[in-house]
This record gives sequence, C-alpha cells and structure tokens, in this order.
Amino acid sequence: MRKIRLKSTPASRLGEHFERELNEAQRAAVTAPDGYNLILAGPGSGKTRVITFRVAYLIASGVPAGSIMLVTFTRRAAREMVNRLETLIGEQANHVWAGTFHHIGNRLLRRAAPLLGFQPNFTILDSEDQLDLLRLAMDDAEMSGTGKMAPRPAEVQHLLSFAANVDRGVAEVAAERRPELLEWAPKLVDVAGAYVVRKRAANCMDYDDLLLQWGRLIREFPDQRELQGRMFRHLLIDEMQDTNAVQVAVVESIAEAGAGNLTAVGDDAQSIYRFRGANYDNILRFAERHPGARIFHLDTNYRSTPQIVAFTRASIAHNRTGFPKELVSARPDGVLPLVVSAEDAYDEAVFVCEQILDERDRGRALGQMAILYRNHHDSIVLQGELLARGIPYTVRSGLRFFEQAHIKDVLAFLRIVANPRDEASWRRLLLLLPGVGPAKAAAIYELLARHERPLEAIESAEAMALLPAKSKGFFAGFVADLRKLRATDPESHPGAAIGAILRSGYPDTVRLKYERPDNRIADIEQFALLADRYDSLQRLVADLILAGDVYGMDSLAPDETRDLLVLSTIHQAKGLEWMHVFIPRVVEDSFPHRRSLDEPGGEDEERRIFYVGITRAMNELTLSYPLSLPRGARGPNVFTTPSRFLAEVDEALFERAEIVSGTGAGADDAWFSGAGRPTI
DNA sequence: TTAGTATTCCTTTTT
DNA sequence: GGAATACTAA
Repeated sequence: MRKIRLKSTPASRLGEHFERELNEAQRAAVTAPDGYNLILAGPGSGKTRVITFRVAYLIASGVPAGSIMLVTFTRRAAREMVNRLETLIGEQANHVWAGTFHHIGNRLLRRAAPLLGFQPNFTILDSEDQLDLLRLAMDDAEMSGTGKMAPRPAEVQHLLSFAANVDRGVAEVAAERRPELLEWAPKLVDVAGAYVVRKRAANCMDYDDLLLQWGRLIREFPDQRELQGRMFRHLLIDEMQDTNAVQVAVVESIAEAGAGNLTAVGDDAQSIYRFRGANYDNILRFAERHPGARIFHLDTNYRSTPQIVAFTRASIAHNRTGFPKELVSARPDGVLPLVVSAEDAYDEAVFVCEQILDERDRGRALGQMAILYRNHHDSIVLQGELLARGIPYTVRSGLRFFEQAHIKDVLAFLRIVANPRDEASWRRLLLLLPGVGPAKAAAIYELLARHERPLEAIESAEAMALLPAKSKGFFAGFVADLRKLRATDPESHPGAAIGAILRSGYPDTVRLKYERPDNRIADIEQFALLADRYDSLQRLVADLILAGDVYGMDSLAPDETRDLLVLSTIHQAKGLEWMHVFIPRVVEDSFPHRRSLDEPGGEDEERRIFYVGITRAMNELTLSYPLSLPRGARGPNVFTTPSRFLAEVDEALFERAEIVSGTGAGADDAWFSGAGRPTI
C-alpha cells in the first residue's frame, strides 16, 4: 500500500479548533508535554474530544501517525475516534494504531507468533470454543466425572481467565475467590496446563492469550520490547480505570522501553469491569507509579442538566474509595430525575413504552432514547411489550451476532480453512453429522492432528473408516462440501466461501437441527454480503470475534434511515449518551446484583455501574422499579425492595411518581396477557 | 457410542 | 424457566 502524507497538516486550522472547541482544562490536557500524563475525565466532560485532539496535536507537532498507539475500550470507540480524527487531520488518521488491547495484541502477535510457539495463522477462540477445549482439558487431567463436587467447566473457565487477567496463579486465585474449591487446586493447575497444551496443538489463542502472549513477548524477548518501544513513541490509554494488571504491564513496559510517553485517560468512578480483572488502582495509583506524572482534571459536564449531575454526585458520594468528584454541569436547568414505582414488571414495561411513545409523538426520535439495564435478562419483559406495540428497537446485549449457533457453524467452516488444526471448529462441524458424537469427533480430530495437512487427511479412506455405516453418506457430503469451499479461494474471498457454504449440504443441516431455519439462512446470506467487503479471511474472522459491540444484523449492516430505540446493558452503554435514559428494575438483588454483594468492594462496584448508567442521560432520566417480581420458576410474585441506590439519595434531588392502574384488575389482566408475554 | 429424556442447578457484567 | 448435566434405551 502506497502511503501518502499530506504536506500541509493544517496546524493553524487545528489551532482555531483548539480555541473554539476546547475549554481551558481540556486544552491543557490536549497540549500536555511529553512524559506520563493522567487525564481524569468525568462523564460528559469531552473525554473523546480531548483524546482525539491530543492525537491530532501530536501528529501536527511532527509525531508520525503510525507511531501512536491509541487503546480504546471497544472497537466502536476506536472507530469513532479515528473518524473524528480524520475530519481534523485527514487520511493520516488511519495510520494510528487504534483499537482495543485485544485487537492490537492480535495484530502484533501475528508477526511474532513463531517466537511464542504458535503459527501466524492462529485462530482466536471465543468463550464457547474456549469452554469446549477446556472440557477436553478437564478430561485430560481426569477432573470431570469424579463426582458432584467437581467444579463445573464454566466455573473453571472463569477462574482460569480471571487468574490470567490479574497475572496470578490459578491455585492462588481459586483459594481466594472460591475457598470451597481448595481441594481441587492441584487439579486446577493440571487442567490449566492441559488447556495450554490443547491450545498450542490447535494453534488457537483465547481472548486472554492475546494479552498474555503479548506480555510474554515483551518480557521474554528484550529485542521485541525494544522494537515495540521504537514502534510506539506515544501511547494513549482510554478507560484506564478498566485496565487489568496484564494490560498495564504491557503498555508501561513499552513506554519505558521507548520514548516514555504515556497518556492515560479515565474516570475512576466508571470502573465497572472488575469481574474480568480490571484494577481500579491502575488509575488511582498512576501518580505513585510514575513520579512526576502530570494530572489533569476535566470536571465540566457538557452532557447532562444540573439536575441529573446533582443526582449523580449525591449517589457516587456514597462510595468510600475514589478521587473526590467536583462535577459541574455547564447546561441550563432541566427537570428532576423521575423515580417511578410500578405494581409489577409488566406495569413497568407498559409505563416505559407509553412514555417512549408519548415522546415520539412530541417529535423526539426513538434513537434519542435508550433503556439501560443492569442485567440483560431484565430486558425480556420490555422487549415483549415493545414488540407488541410495534416500537422498533435494537438490542445491544445478550447473544452477539457471531455467537448464534448457525453463524458459529459458518465461522467454523471458515476457520478450519484458515487454520486446519483448529480443534474446536473441527469438532463443531463433525458433531453436526448424524451419528457422530463426541467420541467419533475426537477420533477423527486425532487422525487429522497426526497429519501434516489435515484438510487432505479428512478426505482419506482412513477417516471414512472411523465412521459408522449410517454416517458415511453424510460424511462424504461434508468432505465434498469442504473441497468446494476450498475451491473458492476463501483466504482472499471470504464472501464467496460463504456462498459456497450456502450451496452445500449445510442449509439442510440448518433445517434439520435448528428452529426458524429460514431466518438463519437469511442471516448467513447477510453474513456473506458483509464478508464480501473483506479481502482477507483471517481479518474477517478476527474482526468478528474481537468486534465486541456487534450484536446483530442491525449493527453489522447499519441502515441509517431506521430510527431505533436502543436497549442495552449499562456495561455496553459506556461512552454513549441519549436525550432520555430509562433505567428499569432498580430493585435490590437486581441492581445491585445479588451476587456482587458477596464480594468485597462489590457494592461500590455496583454503585459505579449505576453511576455509569445515570450519567448517560442528557436531558431526562427515568428510573423505575416494580414493587413485586416473580420468584423462581412460576411462583407467585414476591415484594421487592427498592434499590439502596435510590434510598440513599436525598429525596429533594428527584421526583417520585407512582403508577395507578386506571382500569380494574380483570381488565388489566386481559390486556397484559395479550400484550406482555414475551415469546423470545 | 449416540440420541433422547429426566433432573438438577443457577440465576451478572465482556474482550 | 432455561441450560448444563446425568441417566437410559437403542
């Protein structure tokens, strides 16, 4: 690719932008000198703008765009910043190394894989694949089937992943977090070892490896560390409060080896990823770790009304740790946040829907409103009501696009072409064949693994011999399909490869095995269109799995003309804003979540999640809670307790409302049974 | 060994 | 009320 450098970086125009679009504190942060800088940016304080301008500023000062690493929390955030940067400085914006830790790690590891015992075409395991390999590893270590007390695979997965992210041993982490598993600690170590062997043999890395192996590369290969130090003269880390030990070690090590320029941006009060190893101290102790670091405070909130900001401050003041907050709204007065109680979850859903419809009638676009919840599950009743009322919405939580079974199947086809040793993908495809269970699949994979070229071995008579008579026909079809797939040159034409899958026996399998097969096949057709935009299979697969914010076809093929209400977990809503934000289910056990309270610091973490949620609102904030919820399976409703996060805030800072049913109970029942029952 | 059925378990957040 | 696991029949 030819690189074109713009001769006249419009430094003067940039200066104008600085004057016009930045306040004094922001400008100071943007133009901070080299070295270690910490920018503490409250919600709505123009954080994205500051980061974008700082990158533009660096480039205008002569730093090559390609030597800047900009780590963001999601791919979406990276994309947004690069786009904004492009309007400031033009095409050079695309040379910045912008992305998540995992994404950048992936890019760097492709080159260095051989040093670490992997091949450059390694595939990335999502958490389901990871679980699949982990089950096998548990068998290897003779852990499963030894009685009921053995921890479940998902639990082991969680422990292993957490240990990896905090850079500690599994046994240690297990002893601390799950003391009841103490006797299993030695086994867990064995499993961890067996799992590493499995991944290595299958040439696969899981999410954690993208960080761990990157860390290993830098630690064990000093020349690699030097190299990255030279590559990245400036490192900017967004959402510093959500980084974990491994991530911080990586970027600080690169900065130290290189030019020593690291700018961290974040807000300690928005640290909400402790469950995956995020360590709050990374931001709180930044100055201790880097004596002489400059600290910038951005405390002016341009997003929310004074009423919302006052509520926010009153809430977060109950947290015992963190920097003191001086957030001030720069906007004119608005209305008080509204706290609404409803009889039950259905009343709550009806209320939210009616509010939304009212506002739409008054001219507010649906896209300007969002329903944010603590738990994805809390959205189910709402979705039912939205569907019943024909309110178009998009969901940004729950199953992601690529996590749906049929998409995973298609991905498995693509992945074995990209990396023929990918055990999880082979197993997935083999298990689709009638008459093939775990044992046969394992035997076939073992055969493939022994061969230099697994894709040829699958066609051998030896493979066929492993199958029972009734499966041979299906297997032959599968092998023929694979051959056709490979004939499409999938490496550089992934779209065509998916086309081949659509013409293979796979659609029949979909019809046989899955519900609503036509929708699924239509999904795959859309997937093919998306893939057409790629000229590298490896990139397509990595992009999908690392995208993070892709939750459906809506987001994959954005139809700009459609005006959709947003439903999202608060976690997914980070960094976004809406005119009106609704937060339902603000009751104890749900928000704060029950399980979180057992952990030390859990309540504070939940309060930070609450903080992130309420600070998404620009003009209006509506919190609601049902007075009763069903308990367990289909037990009767039990009374709920409104969340402590409501009880602890001064009543003067919000307005209360109560929903009264206009009609009798009988009429209500008739209405709700028709409209409210979710079918998803 | 697979596939279908009964049972138990556990309820979060994501790259 | 759904998914993972255990059990059972073919």
